[in-house]
Amino acid sequence: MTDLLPPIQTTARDDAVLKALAGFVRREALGPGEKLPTERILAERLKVSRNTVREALTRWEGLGLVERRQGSGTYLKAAVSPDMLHMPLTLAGGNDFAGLMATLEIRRALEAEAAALCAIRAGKAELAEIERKLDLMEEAFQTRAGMSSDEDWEFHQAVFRASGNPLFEQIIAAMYEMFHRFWEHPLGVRDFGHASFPYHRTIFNCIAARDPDGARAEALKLIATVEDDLKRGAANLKLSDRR
Amino acid sequence: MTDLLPPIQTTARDDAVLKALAGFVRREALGPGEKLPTERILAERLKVSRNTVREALTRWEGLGLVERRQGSGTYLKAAVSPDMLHMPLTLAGGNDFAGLMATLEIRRALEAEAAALCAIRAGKAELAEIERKLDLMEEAFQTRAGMSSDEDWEFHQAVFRASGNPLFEQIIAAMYEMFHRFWEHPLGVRDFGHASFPYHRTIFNCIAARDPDGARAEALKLIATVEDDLKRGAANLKLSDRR
DNA sequence: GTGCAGAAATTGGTTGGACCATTGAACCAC
DNA sequence: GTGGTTCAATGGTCCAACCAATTTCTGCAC
Repeated sequence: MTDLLPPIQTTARDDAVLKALAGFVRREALGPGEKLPTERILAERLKVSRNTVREALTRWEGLGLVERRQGSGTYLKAAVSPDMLHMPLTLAGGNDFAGLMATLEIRRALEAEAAALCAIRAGKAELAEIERKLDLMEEAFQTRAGMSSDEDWEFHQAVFRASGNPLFEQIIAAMYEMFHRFWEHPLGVRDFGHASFPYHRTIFNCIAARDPDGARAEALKLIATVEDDLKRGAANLKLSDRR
Repeated sequence: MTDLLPPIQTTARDDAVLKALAGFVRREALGPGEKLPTERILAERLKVSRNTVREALTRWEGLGLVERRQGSGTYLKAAVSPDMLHMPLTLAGGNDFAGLMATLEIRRALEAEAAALCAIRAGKAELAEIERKLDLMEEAFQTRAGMSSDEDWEFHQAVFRASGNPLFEQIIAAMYEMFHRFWEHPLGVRDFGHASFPYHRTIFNCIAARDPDGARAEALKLIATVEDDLKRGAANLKLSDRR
């Protein structure tokens, strides 16, 4: 009963532009990295002002679907389709220890679930991809004698992708970014993340063995080590300088 | 080694405008529903073109932070702060059963964790608030002989708030909105959510008894009933009309 | 004074045209 | 090849005007 009879749209130029553009992308089968028509061309073809085109593209840019490079052009950054659903999530950033712990609690919940789902759903190709990332990570660990956050993150991303639910990757990416925003040096803990290393392999083993509950349990252990590192770091911080 | 030497930013007019505006909102202590200065005023004060102001506001509008009403003004729709993190979530081809299930999987993970944390952390006042919402929900259930999604949602929100982690509420709210966007009628299932009713009380009991594992288990059962309803709905849909 | 229709002012939405800043390719001297 | 220079293409910004929806004011009838 609530919103039947939605308000009619007498004007919706921007949306119309985006709809047309999404259709264009589909027809031309454009993928990430490919170049869109220039703003001037779009304005002319769609019979709208270039300014309107720009507002529409600004929306897509804000959604991370598109990247504009001055002097070069506008490029697709993600797959777009006419029937996408957008859900902007804005997080009030807590720039303190509590904020970090908050992101970790979200990670704990999602990471465990994703690992479990992955153990159920991952196909052969995805399993191989996860193992490849795992090997890369372990190699980096040997070489540099410590955790490499890039390879580590790629491993986790591969797991999220294989979970069959794109939301996992997107949401945890937000947590990850939030986590790294005020964490250039991990609060003075030198071997941050070191303890988490072995659990990557155990998680993979559970996934490969199609053992959801095991994968969930190992993921929880992994997050627990990170939480522990964080708490140690907070203790260090409290000792050294209280800004 | 990865991203030292980040690309320098020579111009960032839009961002500068938004930063200034966020500062303004904070200084004036503006909250949701309140009116922002007009585009013309902003352009004049910030010494930028009105066009630039519009592109900046378009970004905020796309993020759902602001609402523009022609002839009236621009109004705040959510709390904004200078240190927000924006994470637009996009679900490709979300208008189908798979999209609904995707949001539910996120809910399953977060809802269980939030309930467990709540059982650990909720204070007396928060506990009372949750029980109040529970009573309201049960009353509405008796009166209307069915689940009321408003009261139901308020109960869950109260739990998230008492979890001590604001991210739970924010993220699940986004899932909730996405869920309801293509779910006017619950796919032909008349008593949608009916089966979930008793678990609200059992969740609360576990929380009040400080039993995190129990709360988690009951929350999982609740989500399971919703998933079940959803699957029944999908089956109905497949039988009736295949558009 | 009250109520209400119509005028006027306000405000976001759109347009067209102009110019600036950056990019990338073509070209040239060495 | 290397390193500059030129030049066209492209996104970024600005301006001035007008359109469309909304709000506010005005003045008249009662």
